[in-house]
Amino acid sequence: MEVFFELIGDAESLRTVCEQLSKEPVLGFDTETTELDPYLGELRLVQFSTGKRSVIIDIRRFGSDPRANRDLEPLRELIESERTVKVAHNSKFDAKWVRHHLGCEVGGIFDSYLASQLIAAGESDRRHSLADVVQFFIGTELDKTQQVSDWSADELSQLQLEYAARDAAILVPLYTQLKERLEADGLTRVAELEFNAVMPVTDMELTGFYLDAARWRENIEAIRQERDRVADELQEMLSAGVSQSSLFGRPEINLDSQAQVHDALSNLGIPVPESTRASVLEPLAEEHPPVAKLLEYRGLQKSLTSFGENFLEFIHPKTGRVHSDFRQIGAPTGRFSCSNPNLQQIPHETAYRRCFHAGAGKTLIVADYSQIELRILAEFSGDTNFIGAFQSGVDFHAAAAAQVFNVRAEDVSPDQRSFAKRLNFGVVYGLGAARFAAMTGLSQAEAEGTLRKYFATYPDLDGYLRKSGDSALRTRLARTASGRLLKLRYDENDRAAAGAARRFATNMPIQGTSADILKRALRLIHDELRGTSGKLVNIVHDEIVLECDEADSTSVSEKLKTAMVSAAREFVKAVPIDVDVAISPDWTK
DNA sequence: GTGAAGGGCCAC
DNA sequence: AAACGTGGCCCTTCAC
Repeated sequence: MEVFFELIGDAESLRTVCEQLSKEPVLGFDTETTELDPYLGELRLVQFSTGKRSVIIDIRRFGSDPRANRDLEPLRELIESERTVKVAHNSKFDAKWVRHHLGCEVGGIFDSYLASQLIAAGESDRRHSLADVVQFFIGTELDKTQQVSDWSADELSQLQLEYAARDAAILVPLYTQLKERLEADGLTRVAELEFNAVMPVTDMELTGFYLDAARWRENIEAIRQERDRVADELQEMLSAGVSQSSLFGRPEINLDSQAQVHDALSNLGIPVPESTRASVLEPLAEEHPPVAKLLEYRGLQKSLTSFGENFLEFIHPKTGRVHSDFRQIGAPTGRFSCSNPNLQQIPHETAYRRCFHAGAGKTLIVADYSQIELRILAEFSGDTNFIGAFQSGVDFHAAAAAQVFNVRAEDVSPDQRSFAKRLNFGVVYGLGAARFAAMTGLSQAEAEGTLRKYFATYPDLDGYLRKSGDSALRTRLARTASGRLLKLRYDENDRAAAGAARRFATNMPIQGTSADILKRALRLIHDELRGTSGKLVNIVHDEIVLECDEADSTSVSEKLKTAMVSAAREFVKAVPIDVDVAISPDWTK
């Protein structure tokens, strides 16, 4: 296919072409860069295409500091304009470069990567690279060989420029196809929600989260010493079951090998089940000291390997901060996932969390939704008693315990509250009696009885969960409040698979609506933070962390709370929403 | 040496 | 007969 393009490298033609392009309703939008990291590389090209006409802007021709170059103002206006839809594939990438190197936001985002993920609706075998999406929705091959070519050469080759133009041009027909499919599948609202969340996520990744390396190292050192001591004691205990085979002390067992540890424990006469995971070992720990020691070792070792020295490698040499990768549709439910490093799995202990703190003169605002998934479940079920437990305004689990066990709120025993709490969390996931018995120590019959009592207290909750599961299995579809879609695939002859599919499909609308709410909140707070010192630094499913000037902490925290409550209100009408906000020097509460 | 699978465990 | 949902990262093991 022959590709036509205009190469723009001077102020006058840039002004002219931007004025013409700004009249277009839809433009393909792409960038070429010399690196993958916007803090390390150069934004070389910005491309637009109407599908017929493609324009390549060579940013290098506008000097080494494009942020400061007034000649690029028409370009910034075009990029920021909400009137012209910008179709980009994984727009977060382009938005980061534009944000950092041109100093503007991208307005009117339509992201073909996110759109393709929404349409795939959880079908995991679908791929979402631009080439894959083009192949699937248009049916043509896209040559990506130039993607990794050298974009730092002063004279770009004809091949490179054609590639750059073609990548932008293909996005327009792709947009037509994707838009049609989004509408046909009832995904317009959720698509809007996703596209509006791209800029907040872009800014959050660029800002990064400050991690105090010195504090982190102190923590590691203390744990390492503890780990070495415990490992030694454990080796000693395990070798008691083995005949002395060497003059040089006991044979070493690899404590990280399940197989070796399993054998060693068996040799000591400890009846270890096939699995050696913590939940099956815990009941044995009291009677058998080596098992207790193993669990202690595992905890320390996990800390050291997942949250040890390696974590510090993620501190960026230029910014001194950690810039994780947030995948906006990381799970089929619509939840984010996070990697390199995963800031959504930092242990709760203060020792870790206090290493993430605000810079000098700054403070963190840490806000999270209280019981958001249970409130969503209450909303969906419409169950009067369940909603009533939230409306009572007191401790929810205690209120539920009072209802389930039919006692006055002030007479709820700690045990009753604990049962209610575990049931409340469990029902969201489709908890069964066997599992409930295992985690509480109740007999199977007692567990069944308690579950029955629970659902008798909340008959409409019971009804909702059954109906929701039935309908999902029948239609093989589930949706969240924003319309996010999940296609279920399972073998109906496989009972276990069908059971898992039911639990997944019942949980998805709840977990997914929580994700919808968070994404809506991200957009609202992003808009509210313009012109303030506030910046997003982290999100963890139902939690948002901001950093701002100490002087602004009160006003920013109020903005955050308002945004989060408003976002939830768009989806949850009948149940009160509660957001806990803390102003804190570090990521503790 | 590299990569996938499986076990294990951190978060919500 | 019966496994409570979603992720990422680490390690060992095993195949290539």
